[in-house]
Amino acid sequence: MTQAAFFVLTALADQPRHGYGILREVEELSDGAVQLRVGTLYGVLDRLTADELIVLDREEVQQGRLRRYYRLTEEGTEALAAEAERMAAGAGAAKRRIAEGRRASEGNRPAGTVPPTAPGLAGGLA
Amino acid sequence: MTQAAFFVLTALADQPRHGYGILREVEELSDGAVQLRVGTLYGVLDRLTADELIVLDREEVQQGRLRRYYRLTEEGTEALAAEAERMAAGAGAAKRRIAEGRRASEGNRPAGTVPPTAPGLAGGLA
DNA sequence: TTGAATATATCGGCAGCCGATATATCCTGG
DNA sequence: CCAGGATATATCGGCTGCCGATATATTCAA
Repeated sequence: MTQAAFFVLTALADQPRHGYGILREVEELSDGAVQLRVGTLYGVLDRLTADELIVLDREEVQQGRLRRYYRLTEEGTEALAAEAERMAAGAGAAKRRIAEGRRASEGNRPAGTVPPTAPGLAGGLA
Repeated sequence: MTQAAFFVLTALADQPRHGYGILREVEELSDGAVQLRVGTLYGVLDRLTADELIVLDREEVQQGRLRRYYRLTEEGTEALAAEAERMAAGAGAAKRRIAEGRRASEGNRPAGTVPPTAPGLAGGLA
C-alpha cells in the first residue's frame, strides 16, 4: 500500500468524507506534515474503489457544489488496520536497531557508565 | 522516503552490510513479510548514497566474491529515526480512527452491552 | 471584479519498484 | 563431472503511481 492510499484510508476511517475534505483532513491529522496533492487524490480514490477498500457513499449538492462522499468497506478497514500494524512493527524494528547500532559504536565501556535506555527486544514484524 | 529505502536503512542501522546481506536481513527482520528485490536494491543504494544517508564502508573479497559494505551516516541515522517516528505516529493515528469509526457505526446501544475494548487516545502525529 | 477557497477532474512528466537478464564463484547432490 | 542452487554483483525496460499544471464552476470577501 502506498503512503497516499494509507492516508486516504485513515482520513475515511472515522467517517465518510468527500475528496476535498479528505485533502484537508489528511493535512490536519498529520499536523501539516503530509500534504496530499489534488493530482494524487483521484488516482488513489479510483484504485481504492477498484480494490473495494472504499466505496461511494453518497453524493450531495451543497451550495451549488457537488460533494462525492466515500467510505471504507469492511475490507478497507481490515486492510488499514493490517497496514497500521505493519508500520508500527517496522517503526519499532528501526528504533531498536538504531539503539543496537549506538551500543555497538559506543564500544565496551566500564560497566555502569551506560544509562539503561535499552528496551526489550521483544516483538518482530508481522 | 520510500518503503524500500526505509528497510535498507533499517537493515544497516545496527551494523554495516553488503548488498546481498541487506536483502537477506530485510527479509529476516520483517519476518518474511518484506522481500526486497535485487532490481530494487541497487537503485536505492545509489540514491541513498547520493543523499549521503549511507556511505561505502569497505570492500572485501570473500571466497572469490566481492562484498561491498555500506553503513549509515549520522544523517542517515537521523533520517531513519525521524521516519520511524512518522510511521509510528501514522500507525497510531490510523488505529485511533478505526476505533472512532467503530464507535460511530455501533451507534447508541444500551449501556453496558459494549465490551471495554477502547484504548487510550493519547498521542498525535508529528 | 479580482482573488481565494471550495470542489470536481484530466494529463504528461518523472521517479521508483520489479522481473528478467547477465556474469561469476563456490558448494552440494546425483 | 556436471547441473543446480546459493552467494554476489549490476543493468535495463516496463509499469505503477505521485505531482505539477491545467481546466471548469460556484461562492464569498476585499
